[in-house]
This record gives sequence, structure tokens and C-alpha cells, in this order.
Amino acid sequence: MTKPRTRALCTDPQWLGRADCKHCGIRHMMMFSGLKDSDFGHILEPIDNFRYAEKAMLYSQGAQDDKVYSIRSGLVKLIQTEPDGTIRIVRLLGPGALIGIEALLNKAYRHTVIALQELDVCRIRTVTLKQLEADKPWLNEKVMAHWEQNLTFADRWISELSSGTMRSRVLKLLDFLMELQCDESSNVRFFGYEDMAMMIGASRETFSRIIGDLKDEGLLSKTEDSQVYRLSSLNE
Amino acid sequence: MTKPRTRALCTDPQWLGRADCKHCGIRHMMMFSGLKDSDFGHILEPIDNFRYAEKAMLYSQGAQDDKVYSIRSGLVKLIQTEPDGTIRIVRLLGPGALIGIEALLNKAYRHTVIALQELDVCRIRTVTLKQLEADKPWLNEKVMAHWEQNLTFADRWISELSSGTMRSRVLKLLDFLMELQCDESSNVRFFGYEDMAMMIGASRETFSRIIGDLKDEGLLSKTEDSQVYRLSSLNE
DNA sequence: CGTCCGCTTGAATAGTGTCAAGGTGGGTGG
DNA sequence: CCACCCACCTTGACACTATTCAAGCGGACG
Repeated sequence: MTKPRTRALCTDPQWLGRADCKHCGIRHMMMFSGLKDSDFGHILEPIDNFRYAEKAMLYSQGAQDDKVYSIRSGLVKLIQTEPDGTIRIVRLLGPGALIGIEALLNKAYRHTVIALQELDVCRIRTVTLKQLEADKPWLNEKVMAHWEQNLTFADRWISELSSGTMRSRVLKLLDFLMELQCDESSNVRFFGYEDMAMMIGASRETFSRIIGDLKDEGLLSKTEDSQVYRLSSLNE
Repeated sequence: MTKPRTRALCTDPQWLGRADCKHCGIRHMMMFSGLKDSDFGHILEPIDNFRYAEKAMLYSQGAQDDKVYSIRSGLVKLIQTEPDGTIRIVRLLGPGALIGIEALLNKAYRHTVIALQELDVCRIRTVTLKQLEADKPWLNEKVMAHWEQNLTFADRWISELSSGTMRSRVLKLLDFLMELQCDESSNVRFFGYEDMAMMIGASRETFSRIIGDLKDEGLLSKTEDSQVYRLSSLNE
């Protein structure tokens, strides 16, 4: 669709230690909350906790690896490159999401995944996950729920962010971002316009113009933080 | 996106009997090939085989049911309706596909599913499937593979059929249909233009014009069957 | 203070949607 | 067997939407 302009950084992630699932602050949404200390006793390899910088790449499309990631905080974009070179962002995932699940089926990663913000993830090897699953049937159900979550997002991406006029897509995108960033009030944190445009399949210029219109109409207003805007429409 | 024009038929499917998985002609791709006679002995409810007429509806978005379908032959469209009334076809599935998997998680169906051709499906209740899974771990793996298949299709739908110019989308759509219908040679069976247009997010007129252009350029030519065209380009 | 990067804006142009009219083919009933 | 009908596809004219190329602007940062 558009040519790549911003290149991903290949900074190494920072290792934060082994995961402490039992005391995870966001247990309710995470994959491995529910695991007891004793469960960690007999697993082959540990679950590790990493921090990635903004724009760092977790893995790239086509790579074959055996690692699955669970997001604790931050946001990532999933990018798909076609054989003919066109690029499109196909998904945005945040806290609670499980990425790279295709590795469980021994498939190569189908996307390039890049952090949009500072990112805190737990990483687990597929063998370890399968080993845990064998003991705990509920883990299996959780994995399925994550497939379903991914699929639901993909379908919304098609019907909300890839259909209709560019204006309606921008509005839906802003809603979508608010939902992901769930910053209490109706505030949206912006990324680069190039990324946002790529999410809805528009050019940077078109996106910029529409944002400009929304500002003029008073639907979008600045906040203290220059990256964050307040959105005042739920309608249209 | 577009207003519905062709309404779905609510004809009842024809019951063809209980499924005979062991002798299924397309065992290799089907969900339940691999089951032995003895496996059928102790399941709660049978797996049934049905035939649906073209345009018949299997189930509709929002409905809550406990049935999963495995396609033996034919093609279905998965339609998603937004709260604001816009409609978009988000997926096309053929032989081997498993539809309504969200029922396994006790979720309501997320799409309305309609047969595009005469359809032959096997229907199984979720309890039965779960019961079988408990015995046979390999079934579990198969279910995962179907989640992955759905997700792969969804992602292709985004990057191939929802990005770029309408012309490129039409070409990709034709490729896609050839792949699904795998009619040996490079022949494509057309559906109604309204449906095809809805797949790529175009108007009927735009779609018609592009098909017209392709005919003029000689890339697309008629065959004996007026519904089937021969496509002569793999490139661009 | 100047540079760089990313956002904004303008003008020209190509691409799509919309409305409306006209064509075509397959099926039905006389 | 023919005439008619209906559903569906085609075509034209026009308005509108979005892309492209190009120039300008503004803030962050060395």
C-alpha cells in the first residue's frame, strides 16, 4: 500500500527477570495468572519478563521460532508484507493479548511485530506452554480464547477500519484507540500519522487533512500532553 | 457499506443422515477423519450431515447456539453487520473449513453465514466435540489449526482485499476464488456482482466496470458455462 | 541558530460513488 | 413457440473523495 519510511529499531530488549505470575498486577487478564508456585517447579524453562523500547521489533514475518508473548503493558502493531511489497498494519494489540500463537502450530510468524510504546511482555517457549497445558486443561481454554480475541479484532479491522469513507474510518480508529488505551476519559494518544494512516489504508496527507477537519469542527481538542487529544463525539 | 438487496432464503436444510467419517471422501482435510467406528459408540449425540440450498442461511450473527459446522463441499460467505447498519462480507470459506467455532467458547455467533453454492456440511454439537477432544488430544490440535486457518484468511482479507486500488483488489479476489474453487485450470466461477463487490468494499458499478476492462484487455474470457471465466494473468 | 523530521497545505489529477437509464438472458405463462 | 418479465449486469454523466507531488511550516534537538 505505502512504502516503508520509518524503519524499525533492532534494540535488544531488557531482561526484567523471571515472571512472577502469582503476583502479577493484571492477573485477571493474563495468560498465566492462576499458576501456583508449585507449577513452576517442574517446567523445563522459565517464563521470562522483558521490556522493549518503542519501535523495537519482537519478531519478523516469516521467522521460525518457538516463542509466544503475552503483553503486560504497552501496544504493538502487527504488520503484514505482501509478496508484491505492499505493507499494511493488520492489527493492534494491547495488554492481555497473546502474540505469536501460530508458533504453537510450528508455523512461521505471519507478521512483523513492533512496539508502538514502551512494552512489557512475558515470553514463554511453546514446549513449556504445551507442557503446562497437559496438566491444566483451563490453560487450553485460555489459548482458545486468545485465538478468538485475535479473530474478533481482525474482523473488526475489516468492517470498521477498511470499509466506508476515510472520514468514518478515522473516527472508528479513534474510538478503537480509546478502547485499547482505556485512559478513563475520552482521551486518545496519537502515534505517528504514517502508522495511523497505514491502519486505515489511507495516505498520510488524507489522514492529516481529516484530523485537521475534526479539530476545526471542535470534535478533537488538544490536551496538556501534545500527543494526546480529547475526542468529543461518540456519534456519526 | 452497501444496503442489503438480496435477502437470504430460510429454506430448511436437507438431512442426509449421520456422518460417516470413516469413509468420508475428503478425510484428509476434514475435522473428524481419524475417528474410528468405536469412537462413535460412546458419544452423546451423533454428527449429522446436511445439505443446504444456495442462499440458505446456516445461522445468523448474534444467535447463541451450540453447533459447529464442517464444510464438505460448497462455499459460504461470512457477513458482519455493524451497529450502524453497514454490511461487509469478511470471509469466504470452502471445503475443510470449520465454522461457528466461537460456539466452543459459549459465545454468540459473530457472523451471519450464507451458502453461496449448494452446500454439504457436517454438524456437531459443542458438547460432543468437547467430549471427543477429552479422549483424543489430536482433535484439540485440529481445532487450533482451524482457528489459525480462519485468522490467516482474515489477515489476507485485510491486506489483499481491503487495500490498494479497486483494480488490484478485483485481481486478488479472482486469484483468491480460483484458489478456493481449485478447479484445476485457471477458471473462476462468478457469484452475483453484488456479493463480489461487497467482498472488496466496492460498489456494484465499479466492480462491473473493472470486470469489463479485464474482458477488453483479454485477461478474462468466457467459457462454455456463462458463470465461469478463464483468467490469464498471474502477474501484476 | 540551523537542521531534521514529521505534520500541514495547495493544486492538479486520478479514482470511486451515485443516480439514472438502458440492455441482456433465462424463466414463465399464455 | 413466442412474448413478456424480472433480476441482474452495463453504461454514461456528474459529483465527490482520495492520491500525488510539491512546497511550506514548526517544534525538538544538537
